[in-house]
Amino acid sequence: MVETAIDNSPQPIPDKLYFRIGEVSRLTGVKQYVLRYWESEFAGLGPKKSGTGHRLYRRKDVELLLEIKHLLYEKRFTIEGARKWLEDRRKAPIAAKPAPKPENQAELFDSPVDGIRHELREILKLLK
DNA sequence: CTTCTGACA
DNA sequence: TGTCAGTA
Repeated sequence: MVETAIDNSPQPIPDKLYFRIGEVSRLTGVKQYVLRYWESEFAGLGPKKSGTGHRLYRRKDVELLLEIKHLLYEKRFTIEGARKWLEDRRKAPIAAKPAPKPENQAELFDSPVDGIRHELREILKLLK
């Protein structure tokens, strides 16, 4: 069984200046349409566009993508939760102890996966 | 051939 | 989140 899908193994980021979405997808193991979707959810993800509108990702973009992927898939954060986490981390770069802000706690550990929400919406529509 | 947007599931 | 069309 030759799995041709997409391997999620940590790939070394090539020493190039720009990457196309297809390459970024293979490098990060994240589907192309998901990469485009995340752009609409995370400020800070704004790949330059070539003259013909093609996305041009830089190393930083790929690294941020890997981080978001980890927060969403490994830690099972919500888009909102991941956003907060990244925001708070921006303010406190390598702070010793990111004093837990009680206000964010709820969102940080807000768990429902967005994909599940979508499925629930579909099911509810079928039940109407 | 690859990526892009928009529409729809 | 996943797929498709028509395109640049």
